[in-house]
Order: sequence, then structure tokens, then C-alpha cells
Amino acid sequence: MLRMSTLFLRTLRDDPADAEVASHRLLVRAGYIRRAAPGGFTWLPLGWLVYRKVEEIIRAEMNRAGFQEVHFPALLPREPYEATGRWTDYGDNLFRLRDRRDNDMLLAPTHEEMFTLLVKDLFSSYRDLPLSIYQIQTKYRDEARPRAGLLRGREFSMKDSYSFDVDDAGLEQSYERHRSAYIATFDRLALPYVIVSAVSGAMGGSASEEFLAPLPAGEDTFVRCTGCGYAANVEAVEVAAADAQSIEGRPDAIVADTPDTPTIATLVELLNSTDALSRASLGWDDRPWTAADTLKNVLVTLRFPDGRTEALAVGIPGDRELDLRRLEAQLAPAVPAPFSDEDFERHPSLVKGYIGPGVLGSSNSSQIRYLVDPRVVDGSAWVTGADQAGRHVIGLLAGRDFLPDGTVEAAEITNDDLCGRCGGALRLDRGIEIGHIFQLGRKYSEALGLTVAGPDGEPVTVTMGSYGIGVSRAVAAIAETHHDEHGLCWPAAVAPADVHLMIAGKEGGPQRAIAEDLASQLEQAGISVLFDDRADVSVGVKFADAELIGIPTIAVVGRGAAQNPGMIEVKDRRSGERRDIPLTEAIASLRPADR
RNA sequence: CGGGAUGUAGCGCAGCCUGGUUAGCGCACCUGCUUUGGGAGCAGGGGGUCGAGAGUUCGAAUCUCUCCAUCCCGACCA
Repeated sequence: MLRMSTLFLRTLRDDPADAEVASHRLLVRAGYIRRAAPGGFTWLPLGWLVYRKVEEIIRAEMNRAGFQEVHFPALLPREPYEATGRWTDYGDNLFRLRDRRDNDMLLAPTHEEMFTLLVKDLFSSYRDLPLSIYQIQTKYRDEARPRAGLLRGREFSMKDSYSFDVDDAGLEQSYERHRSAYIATFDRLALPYVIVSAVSGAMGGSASEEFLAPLPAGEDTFVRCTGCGYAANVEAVEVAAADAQSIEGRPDAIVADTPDTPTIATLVELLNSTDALSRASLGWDDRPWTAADTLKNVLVTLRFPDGRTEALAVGIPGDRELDLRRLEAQLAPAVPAPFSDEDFERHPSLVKGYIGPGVLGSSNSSQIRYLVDPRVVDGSAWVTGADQAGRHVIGLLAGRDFLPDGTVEAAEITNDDLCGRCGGALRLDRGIEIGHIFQLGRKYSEALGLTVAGPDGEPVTVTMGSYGIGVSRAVAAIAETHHDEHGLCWPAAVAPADVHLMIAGKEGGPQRAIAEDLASQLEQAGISVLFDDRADVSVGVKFADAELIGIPTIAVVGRGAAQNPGMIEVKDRRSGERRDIPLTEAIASLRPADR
């Protein structure tokens, strides 16, 4: 039993000034967590109870799926991460330190290497597989900008699992088992989620899905198709490509003077206001030019983890912006940055503002690799730069007049985009990444030499999957999902107690003894109680604290308790619905529904 | 890393522009009395390196410079 009179807790009447999102604000105000360091939080007694319940649900579902728990150090040597390249690839986000002998160490951001080496250490036969093992561990990432309390910290807790299989079919099965376990876990945590296709980023690997809790406080943007249910992280969205068109009998491209058209908008305006350049007079059709008819070519510099750089040109429809995040996701681990003035000086064939496919591409004068949006299909016609100041080329046909080096999904996604699968409308939303599952493949097993003997005695390289759930982040996501203007509203499965019992009578009256008795009986019946037994605060404070703390059921021992028969008031925190019940039925009524 | 804002008691803030006794207010905390069904009242009290350092000045929370930290937007981010 938790007694408010002695609980290590102080609730705050005001919101902390540095907290923006609801989960951060309320968890601090209600006395669950305190900031201890930039991106680091202390769990107070109530918070730790919730944390442990969340952790226990995750653990139970992992165990139920047949995965086994292990535990690694968070402090690790450099070598394994050097072997896989992640000592470099992780960049500034890795917490690095030196021991007294000057050895490089790190605080692990995730543990692929160690799991791989552990399995290599112990197992050597295909008959030992499949295997899935997991841990719940503190992870460290030197985030450039920790924010939103528990949602993005530099120290956080994560459940990470790894699967080991001899072949792709086995990996597929392990992946599906994790996917099912995650669905069961998030259902029990009362966390709403959308499963979206994702990119695997710095982790490497192929198939990858994220579980996103759809909340405005989330940092991830994702799309859902209103038609077929396709859902994807915006970084991984595949937009609908147009059908290729015939190039037979299409008018030749012409080069036109287009003075004073530094932007797409001014270019389109000029085209539409110059009779000789209208689509009709060029033999196309009757409609006016739009920004979507133009092709803009954006130059970026790619920086690879080893420090090497390379220029890249990206062609996207003129009505779109380049989304650097999407581009980066496609090109990982290379990081794109906008072209600088010095970069332009190094490539004299590029005429700023009038760059066109005439010079782009590996086989053209600039020798810059040229990737285009999937909408730039063979036979599509474009207005684009003529590689001369003040001139554009009109009606340039992809596949006839220029050949890109490939396609890339790098245009900003908007609500106007259509689903790449069914052509339906896409809807953009924000979400918190609460889980990520992906098929790593053999990246780590190859780098670290994890093989097992196959049935024929020959070594087989093991294929792996990696599966994460942010435990501390899940606590925040639950708080973010379940609260109102008065405070938190925990789902029963993770609440710090089943019942918030309070005394609401004059000191010296019979209520205290009745409440004490009821609290003991509830505990004996296996119903956990947070007992507001404080004698020195007014009932208003008790009600306000109860709503802030957010235990699902609030039971009040007040005026009615002294009557015959004695009554208590029971209030549902979430709905606000109250009812009076006889004391004799208290235990039956207060038992949580799922027990 | 770029832009913006902020840093004064546990929390929320005023004071700074225009330098001047002992740095203020609300909440929280402590003591006493009263009060007790929706963030009580009265009286008394404790708690401050005014983010840090340097400078200007007879005198700095206040002016100048440097640094640090936090928050927001962007960049970045399983």
C-alpha cells in the first residue's frame, strides 16, 4: 500500500516551464519523473512503478513468444563496432569514452554486435537455430537535441531482440513472430499504433516496419492510404509513378528565352503569358502550364562515413520541394547537404537557376550522377533549365532527350500525393515510434564472422533480425495518449495502483478508521491501493492530486461512509462517472475488470 | 550545427530598459490556531553563489564581453 502521507512525492501546481508536450508536463507535475541531466530523467516511486509494469508486460510477451532474456553491459569496447563500421557510421551520436589505459570505449546505442558475437561464441550448428534472444537495457545516444522529456532522451531504456536463422525463410518466420509479439504487447499497453513501412537507416538491412503511435507530439511523419490501407513512414513512401508514354511523333523540344524567371512560379507565369510559348501553340494541348510541368534539378553534396564526398543531382517536379530527410533515407549511410557556392565553382558547367539534364548524368559533361523522381517516366515531357542563363528548354522528353542514372524518392510528400499501390488518396500524420522491427540480413554476421555448420557440414552465414521497443518512450507515449486537462489517466495495466482511495471527512470523524480498514481489505484481496491518508490537506487538494496522478479508479470515503449502511463514492478517472456503492460491496466493485 | 528565446528560492514569475539600503511576489515548505466534499483562513517563520567567469563603476541581479545551460523552430535522429 502506498500512503500519500509518507510517499516520496511532491505534486506541482504549475506546469514546469521547460516542458512542452503533455507527457513531459504531466509526468513531472504529477511527481513521476524529474529531470536529472540533459536528456536524462530520474524515476520517482510512482514513475518507477509504471515503468516496471510496462517493462514487465513487454518481458512477458517476449517470453510468451519463446524468446529468452539475456543482459549485456552498456559499456563496451570499440573493436566490435569497429569491425562493423558503426564506430564511424554512428558519428557524433555515439557516446565515446576512454578508460585509464586509453582504450576507446562506448556506451552502447544498440547491441547488434554483442549479440552476434555472443551467438558466435556459443553456437556452431544449424541445429541450434532458430534462436531469438533479447534484453532490456539502458541505451545511450548523444542526441544533438534531446527533447520532449522521455520521448527523446540521451539515456533511455529499450528492449532489443535479435533473431538468428540459417536462411531467408527462417528469418521471415522469426520476423513474423516478433511482429505478432509486438501487436500483443502494444495492445496490452493500451497503445494505439499504426504499422508502417520504414527505412532501416544506419542499422542496415532490408525489410523494416515501424510501430507508430499516432500522436501530434510524435517526431515521425507517416502516410496512410485511405483506399488500400498502405502505411509508410514518409521517408519510405513510394509515390505513384505515371505510366510510361510513347515518344513516337512527339514535338521536338525547343529552347526558349525566359528572362527574369529565377523561380518556378515566375517561369510558369511567363510561359502562360507568352502566346508563342503556350501549350496550344507548341502543339501540346489546351491547358495552361503548371508548376508540375517543370522539372527542377537540385544539387547536393553527399558525404560518406569515410569522409569521401560526391556531387549528386536530383530532378523533381517543379511543384515539389526536395525533402532532404527522404533523400538521406534513400542514400544512407551517405548524408546529403545542399550545394555550396564553392561546390558550384567546382562545376562550371552548372548554370545556377538553369541547370538541366543537358549537362547532368554520369555520361554528360558534368559527370554528376543524376537521379530523378519516379514521376519522370519515359515519354514524360518537361520544362527545365537549358544550362544557359535566362533560357529554358520546353518539351524535353525523358527517355528521348535525356536519360537519368536512376530514380529516387526524394520529393516532399503532400496530401495531394497518391498511393503507389492503389492510387488512393494519402493522408499525412505524425506519430511516435514505439517499436521498430527489421530484417537485418547478414550485415553483422558477415562482418563478425557468424557462421554455423549446415546439414552438409559446410559453414552457412547466419541471417539476423533486430527488433526494438523503447520502454521509457512507451511510458511517455502512454501518458501522451491517456490524459486530459486535469492530469493523467493510466490504463489499468500500467497504473501505479488499482485504486486511489481518499479520506474526505473531518478529522476525528469515523471516515479515517473506515478508510484504513477498507484499504487493508483491498490490499488483502490483491487490489493495490494508493491511499490518500493525509490529515493536513483539504479535500480539494486530494481530489486535484487524484486526478493529476491518474489512477483509473478513485474511491472516496466521505459523508456516506458514516451512514447505515455505509456508502463510498467511486469515480472512474477517465469518464468522470461517479456512483455510490455500499461499503460491503467495495471489494467486488473495485476489483479491476481484467481480474 | 544555424535561427530565436530564456536563465532570479523546490515550482511559476516580477525586478534589469533608467546601476544605489537588507532582492520581491504567488505556490510549495516549517510553527501555532481555526478549517475539512473540489487546489482553505489568520498569524509567525526558514530557504537565494540573481547560470558561471572576467570587465566597467565609489557601487552590478541591472551595463559590457566570454563561456555554460535550458526551451522552441530548423538541421540531425533504430
